[in-house]
Amino acid sequence: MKNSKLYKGSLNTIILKLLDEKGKMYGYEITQKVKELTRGGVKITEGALYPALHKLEAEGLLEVEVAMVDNRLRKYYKLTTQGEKETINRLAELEDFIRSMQQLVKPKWEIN
Amino acid sequence: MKNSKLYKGSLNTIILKLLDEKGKMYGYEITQKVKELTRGGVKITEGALYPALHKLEAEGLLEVEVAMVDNRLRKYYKLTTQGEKETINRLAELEDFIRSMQQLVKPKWEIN
DNA sequence: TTCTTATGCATAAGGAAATTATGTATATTT
DNA sequence: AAATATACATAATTTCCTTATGCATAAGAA
Repeated sequence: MKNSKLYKGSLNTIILKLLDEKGKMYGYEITQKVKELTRGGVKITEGALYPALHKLEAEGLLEVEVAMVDNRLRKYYKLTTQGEKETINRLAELEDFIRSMQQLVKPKWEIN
Repeated sequence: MKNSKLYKGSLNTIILKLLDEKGKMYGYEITQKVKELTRGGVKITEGALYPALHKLEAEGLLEVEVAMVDNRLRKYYKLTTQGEKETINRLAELEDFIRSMQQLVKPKWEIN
């Protein structure tokens, strides 16, 4: 991820969330989708993404399907059954985290 | 920070934000305030907090004032002029980050 | 009265997760 | 022809956190 310094720790959950919605995606597609959704605010680096995908696969949360498109390699990832369950938990955790962060940055004069 | 795995990278900004509001705070007070604001969701560990405070001080963003209260040491930190400026920037960055995260976790069926 | 918890600071060792820097290769745009 | 986009991958490094430990006083519980 570029130009951010923040972010850390939630990449895995974001990957799971996107796969849960799209069904299957390949690495490069994920980087583009994140860039699009955040209007360029979040840029996932390959150095972060690919190891993360491999780790999630090793944990049994993702499964991979290789394809050739336009003479270029693509590795489509999708959630396993276990991955679907984990996505629910991790997403809830991330949402809690976001709520906490909002509480912390909220100006004090704001009405609760 | 305990029970979280997320969070990383925003501790400094949170410290700056709290000091900007409170004027001055000491370390232990910051941990309690964060716990309170997030209803226990975010627990800052001393191992993260004190080095962060020292680093912000070394960077010239904080200045310290030592006090003895009830025969116990307290180190009150407050923003320097430079610290106040930096707080504005870092807070804006953190708010952008939070907005980005919200975009990413937002369910697709939600109306934009 | 002793043990635990709370208050208050600090640092060292270790690990997780990112960034940065490379590397390979094809396709497309300038 | 060169640069950019597409598509994967990994090694070295850095950043930032957790865990563990240490010291010290005060207050509350057993």
